[in-house]
Amino acid sequence: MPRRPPALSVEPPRATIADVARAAGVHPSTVSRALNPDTRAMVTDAVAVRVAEAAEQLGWRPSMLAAGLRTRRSRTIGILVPDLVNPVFPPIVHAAEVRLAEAGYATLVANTDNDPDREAMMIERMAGHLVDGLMLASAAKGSQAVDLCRRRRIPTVLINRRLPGAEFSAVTNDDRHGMALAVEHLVALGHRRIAHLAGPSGISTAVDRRSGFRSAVRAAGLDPDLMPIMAADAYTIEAGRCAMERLLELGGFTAVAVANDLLALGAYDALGAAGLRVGPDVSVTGFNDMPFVDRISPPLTTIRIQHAEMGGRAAGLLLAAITEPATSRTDILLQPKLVVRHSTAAPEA
Amino acid sequence: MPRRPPALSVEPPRATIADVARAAGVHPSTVSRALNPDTRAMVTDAVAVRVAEAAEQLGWRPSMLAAGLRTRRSRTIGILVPDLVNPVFPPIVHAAEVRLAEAGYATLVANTDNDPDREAMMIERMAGHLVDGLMLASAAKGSQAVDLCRRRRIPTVLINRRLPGAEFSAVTNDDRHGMALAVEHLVALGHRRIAHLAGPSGISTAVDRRSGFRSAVRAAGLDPDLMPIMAADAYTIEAGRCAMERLLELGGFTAVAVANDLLALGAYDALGAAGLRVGPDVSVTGFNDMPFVDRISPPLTTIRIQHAEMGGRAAGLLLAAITEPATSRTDILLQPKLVVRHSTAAPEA
DNA sequence: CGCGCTTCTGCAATCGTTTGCAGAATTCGC
DNA sequence: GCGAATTCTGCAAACGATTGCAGAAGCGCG
Repeated sequence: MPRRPPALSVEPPRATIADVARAAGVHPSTVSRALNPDTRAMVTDAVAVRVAEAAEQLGWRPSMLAAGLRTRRSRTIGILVPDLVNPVFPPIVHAAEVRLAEAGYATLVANTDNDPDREAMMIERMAGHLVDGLMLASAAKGSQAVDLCRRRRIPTVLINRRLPGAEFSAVTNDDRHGMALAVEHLVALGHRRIAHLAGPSGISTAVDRRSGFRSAVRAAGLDPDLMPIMAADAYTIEAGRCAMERLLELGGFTAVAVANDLLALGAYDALGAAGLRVGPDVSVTGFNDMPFVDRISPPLTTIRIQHAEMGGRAAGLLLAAITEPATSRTDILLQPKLVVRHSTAAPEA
Repeated sequence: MPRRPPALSVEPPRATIADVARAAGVHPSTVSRALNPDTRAMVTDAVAVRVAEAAEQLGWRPSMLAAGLRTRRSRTIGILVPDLVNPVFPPIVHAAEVRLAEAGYATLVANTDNDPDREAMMIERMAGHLVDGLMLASAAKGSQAVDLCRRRRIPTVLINRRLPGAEFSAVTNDDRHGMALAVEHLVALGHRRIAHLAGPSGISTAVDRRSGFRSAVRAAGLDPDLMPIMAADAYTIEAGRCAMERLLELGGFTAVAVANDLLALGAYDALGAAGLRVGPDVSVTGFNDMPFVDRISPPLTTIRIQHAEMGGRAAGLLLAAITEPATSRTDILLQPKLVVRHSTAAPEA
């Protein structure tokens, strides 16, 4: 008496390895070995093809769940981004995806919405799915993310944002240098009073760019303490607008080096609302060179970071960490470059 | 002799339900019941708290793998998008995510890169992870996606794009009507010779907008066969530029209704290269009102689709399909609206 | 005090795969 | 042609949860 009901409907329930074994007249374990490329060599060719045919015939598909349960691996990588709507991230994610796909890993991306709780929840969820590794683009001060990953022993790399004490590899942009490029550009144009619109203080890119700003100003022979600085409380257009408004109240500058393109867009808004023209009246530099900032009005002078390189290198580091868990952390610092467009100009005489 | 090595290091391996059971002095099955909200009522309160404490103490986290293996559910939803770099999708995905999160579902998004093979691979992968449902924003002619989902019996909804014969619910935009809005606007401005830059022919949005274009032209008392039409072969800036160049060779129009904002950006490029000013010389309308098109130069007149609504409603439909698999397919058609900016103007006298 | 009825809890099978071990089959050398 | 060395293949025990079933308490009531 058959255990399964006949179920010879058009859609059989779902073939298991046992079904294949029965069809091929071998033991399930043999099927497993025949179908797994790594162990394929352990079985006779004749058996292997017979099994392969049976599997094909029955439309067998491996259950990652069951396999993962046993092997504790899933050939899947999780990517956590703070905000998918921010156009900086998709290119990074995409580059990582193609690199990982080459190595046979699928990627799952999750949005943390800049919310540490959601981030923790997502990490747990990813861990529950037994991801083989995690790429965190969402690192921020006060997040327990890296701690969770460490405790769960999930190979992890940080992208774009660093985290002070973390023992994980990171591939980031040279933010201090990038900001120096912006400042040097503005100084070369003749600006002497330059404001800085900084990012939220818990995020490494924000603090690095801020400190880079001060160093660069000093290097240019100017006094950083004379430069107005205002921090936005998120990397959003809205936050940029607010911060810029407060900066305008302070006054005393002819240019503003902004920590991020999204913030720069907000700055555009605030400047426009104050009746100032970006470029002629006050110069603005952004940071990231995210998609579309070359087409906005006026086109944004900004610091281009190597999005694709960042995603790709991070993927490589992660793959290395997975296959060779003992390797010590390695950091990669990518060099940005200045892209001059029309949001910057010489100050009025 | 203990089966597990002492491993009283700082990081115990990972508590299982059996460990919790031992600590609480009950049977594993009791732990399972106590910890699962649905079955929590089956055990005494005293036991439940004891178990909960033990679990907390040991840092127990459920293994979705193991649970899923048994229950065939994962409380996870997969979202497939054709191209994350296209800014239309992130807002839709985001809206879906919040709705699903409310219902206790986590989301995993995957990029198909407009590649049917990658799409199929991702669906298999998601199925392997036992996603409870799938949202497909990547539907295109010739894709086996829906067929796969049907065969695997995965509850599925289509977002943004329809698929002719599919038996799945879909929430889409009223593309024909949207295009009519654009045409009516151009006609009202005085245009009589209007070109259409269409999208790739395998995608429902492209064919609906194209047929909507012809209907609207006819409704305006003009002859659709006199209007130049050119299809791009992908929804990208580059494809838009190419198609626009070919349209310019044809000539004979004062305005062009473009099927998608990304294509419209390409059209901007081609027009600019030809020495024509968008707006004064030739009017351009886009479609989608994706982020940032309000800030480009000139700001794009376009058709706004309800991104958030779309993601949210699709999520709702999917949840319904999951809890009530028998419900028949229901389609939701969202109404777009015209947003007039500066890329359209009256034709020169 | 005993019986029947509830309410809890434990038992054991199950989900679909992988893998160490051992036995069977084959090959090879002499 | 026989024993040893080498392949293959089968067995069964995991992996970590869930759940139908049945036995054990706990309870009320006559």
